[in-house]
Amino acid sequence: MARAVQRRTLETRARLLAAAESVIAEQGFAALRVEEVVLRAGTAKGTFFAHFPDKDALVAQIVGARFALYLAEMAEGPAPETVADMVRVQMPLIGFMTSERYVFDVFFRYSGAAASDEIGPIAEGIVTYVEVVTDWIAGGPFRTDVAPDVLAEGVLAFLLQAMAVRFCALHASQTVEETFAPYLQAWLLPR
Amino acid sequence: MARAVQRRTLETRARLLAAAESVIAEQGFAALRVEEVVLRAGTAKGTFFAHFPDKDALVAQIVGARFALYLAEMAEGPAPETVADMVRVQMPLIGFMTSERYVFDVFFRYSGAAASDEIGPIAEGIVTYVEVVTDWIAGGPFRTDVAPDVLAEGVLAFLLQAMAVRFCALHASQTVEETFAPYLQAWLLPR
DNA sequence: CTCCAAAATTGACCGTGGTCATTTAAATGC
DNA sequence: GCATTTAAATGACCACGGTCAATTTTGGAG
Repeated sequence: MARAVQRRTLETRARLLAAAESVIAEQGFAALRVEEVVLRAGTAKGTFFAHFPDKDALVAQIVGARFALYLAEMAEGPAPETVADMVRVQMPLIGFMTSERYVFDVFFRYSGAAASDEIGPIAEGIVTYVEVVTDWIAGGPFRTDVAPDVLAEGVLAFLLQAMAVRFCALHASQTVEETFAPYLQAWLLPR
Repeated sequence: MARAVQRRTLETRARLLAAAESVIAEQGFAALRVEEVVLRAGTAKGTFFAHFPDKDALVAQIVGARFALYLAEMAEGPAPETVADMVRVQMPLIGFMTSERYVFDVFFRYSGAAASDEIGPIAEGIVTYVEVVTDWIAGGPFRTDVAPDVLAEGVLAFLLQAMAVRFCALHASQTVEETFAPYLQAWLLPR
């Protein structure tokens, strides 16, 4: 039968995560190198890949954890009653998602996870995001001809769209919220 | 003063593109290797990077060319009058975009280009896509409380969303069009 | 035709993510 | 305690995208 996970395993994993966090804090996600992580963690490179299937899995772990924090914030606060409010309460999350192109790409890759059996920290976060927004919409003064969860997935689509514009438009004068809000207005409160 | 481009340059570039096309035809985009391309083209690796800034630029060239073909098809045909039609006329394009995860990612990366100064074959295609859809919407029986070009960018957002679901949902029973159509209905013809 | 400067090409080399046979450490049975 | 077996760790190695100083080719200028 399978033996219990050793304490050593958990310690090594924690060291790798802490090392990665420290690199990210100093240099950002884009500059993260597996070599640097194992150096700081004091392990061999092979050990890294015994704990994470690939580099992306480590990043997903860290990004997913932060994602969950922003989502908890959003879920705990009062449900937004207007489109402007809905954008406002998402600003911390948007700020994080757009802090680096690399971080945004991580989200983008899982953006279809809301309606899937995909697993992993980011996919879970996406599912939670849709649930949170669904609750907002269901309880708010928004259109009722479309199911709240469908509307919520649409909100996600527009969020990603607005952030994509930010990264594609080099000299963009528009901020993410300036792009996001009109879409939400048209999506949630059609005349 | 700058000399004219040599014929040799154009020939080499054409050989590289042809070599890449043949690899893709045989093994798909994901399996494309620069080594294999230069081998088939009969050039050195360095030559490849003298012609394309990186591997992605080559892929963008090829993907962009096919993208343009589908867009021309869409632009030439009659404008769709219903949501179902609008989905139907986009099916060839959707088929190509979802033929490989790798291809989809290429589009995704430029999906914000519609409102940007980004250049390159894919970005141009995205801009054209939005223009084509804008014309459809402006001339069709769709909502008028939102500007056609804003609606068109929303259509793009939903298209990407629907395709993302396809790639994230492993056992998805829903096809892209089944996901796409309800969004378009709610977006273009709110009750 | 000869020579020269710009353009094109070359391939050895590098950085980085990822693999795997081997070695070391820990848990289990006696 | 000792032997055995399973988990964990190791680091040399590979694949592949990308770089660059050196070399070859090309198209004029004289």
